[in-house]
Amino acid sequence: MSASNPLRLEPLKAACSTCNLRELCLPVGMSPEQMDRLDSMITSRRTITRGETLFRTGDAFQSLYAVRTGFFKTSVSSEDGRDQVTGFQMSGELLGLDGIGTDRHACDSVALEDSTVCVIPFHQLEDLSRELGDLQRIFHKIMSREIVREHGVMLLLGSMRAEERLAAFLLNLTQRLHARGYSQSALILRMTREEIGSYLGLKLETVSRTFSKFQDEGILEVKQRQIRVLDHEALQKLVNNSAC
Amino acid sequence: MSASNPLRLEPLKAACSTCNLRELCLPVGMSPEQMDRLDSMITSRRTITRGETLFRTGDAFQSLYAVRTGFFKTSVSSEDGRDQVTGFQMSGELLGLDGIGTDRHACDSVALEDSTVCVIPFHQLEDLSRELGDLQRIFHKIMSREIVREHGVMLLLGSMRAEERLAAFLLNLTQRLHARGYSQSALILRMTREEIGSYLGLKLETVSRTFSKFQDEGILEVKQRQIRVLDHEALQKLVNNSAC
DNA sequence: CGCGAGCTTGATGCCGATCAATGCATGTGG
DNA sequence: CCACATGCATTGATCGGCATCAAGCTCGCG
Repeated sequence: MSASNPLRLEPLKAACSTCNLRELCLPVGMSPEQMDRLDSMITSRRTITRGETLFRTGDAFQSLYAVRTGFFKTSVSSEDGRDQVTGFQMSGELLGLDGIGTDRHACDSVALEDSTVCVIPFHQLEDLSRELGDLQRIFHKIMSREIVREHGVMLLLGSMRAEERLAAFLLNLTQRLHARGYSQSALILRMTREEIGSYLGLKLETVSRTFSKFQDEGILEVKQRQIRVLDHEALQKLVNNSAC
Repeated sequence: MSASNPLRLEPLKAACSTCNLRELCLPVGMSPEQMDRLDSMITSRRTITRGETLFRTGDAFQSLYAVRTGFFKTSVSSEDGRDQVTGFQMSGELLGLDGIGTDRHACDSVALEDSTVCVIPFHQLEDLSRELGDLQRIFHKIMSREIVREHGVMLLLGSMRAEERLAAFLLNLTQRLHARGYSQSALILRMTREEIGSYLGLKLETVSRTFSKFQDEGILEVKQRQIRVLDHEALQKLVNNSAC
């Protein structure tokens, strides 16, 4: 509990200083004073119900969004209509970095469950990060890590086979959920087989078959979207030892 | 020619203000005074001969590098040794953004021909960009565009077929070369079929066959690494109209 | 001149796509 | 409350694109 004046508490307002995601999100490692400055910048939240978009390709870019609760996917589509899921975002992760380059969003962001985000006006973030070197550094690290994450996805899409892809995907999900206090072994998928397939460069039938295969082999227990990881090692081996 | 004191000219030193890449590289749109500040930060160049690495995965991250002359590839590799080319960089493009997140480089960067780069000490860049809002903005845009570029590669790897991938690759290359004053239709590949294949998620034989197919169809003229684009439209159609 | 790295081309096989049918869970209106 | 619709998932049968294996070819270079 912080010792700040209770009169200043505004329950519906974003507040990094009291947010329980502050170890994951933008303010990692900032001092209390610095966080106050952040708080004064992040003055609004937005609620997005399942299936709605946070932003779309072509929308004017104004703000970044930090996921507070819920779950999102981002996707890009080619002229002819096919689309590619480029990522899944959960609490504490940042959305909208794609818009900085051209002042227009370059992908769609859709809520996969009812969600709330903190709105981070980007020009204010830039202004503030000119003052606060720590904030600047954190922001740069977040962007860089996004680039590195995408390198990993490129490796996956370019050189792994279906089982390896799904194993890598599940390990990544469980690891991120675990960092948020959830079980390492049980998870509920927020996305359809088709969305998983799009992300992994596979068709939904292949995703489904691979889930079934993992279940037959005793690696997973699969009940629709409820997944239990029974053999973490086996998944790990699939990802690393992919020569076999 | 600038009117600055000739005594201060150091031919072997980097100088954004006189660099003929200044419309492509970091200093896009900066004022002369701002460029002077950049010049004083970018004090060294480095020469990398063909086949040598500029940096490797795990190297301590200190600097970004702007390609001045030459051609690079970046690649990541999985534990089991397979690797994935994540990009090809030509003059005016920035290398090293992957290192910011963890203070260690997260990919290898190899020169595909004898090359020179400007060394941009990253902490100095951060310091300077806290002073110069324009520099800050440009840097953020460059990182964001890299993220968006990788979205495009994910789309390519996740949903395109071999011909579409190669067409997209060639169009991207010719477009970037054209922006540098080269022909729209004639180009010399700096990379092997295997490196193209790695980037596109294909085997070198498939790349070779697809080149041959394009030649048979009158879309390209292929003589080893010398390529001439005969039917730009056809390539474009392959990328967009990929339903066919 | 002969060697080797890189490229081309052919023959074959396999992984995942495609097509198709069924199953299962949720929700809605009669 | 049940009947039915709807969206999503599973499973099977078949097909096709690309990988793989293998053999020659080209060109630059010592």
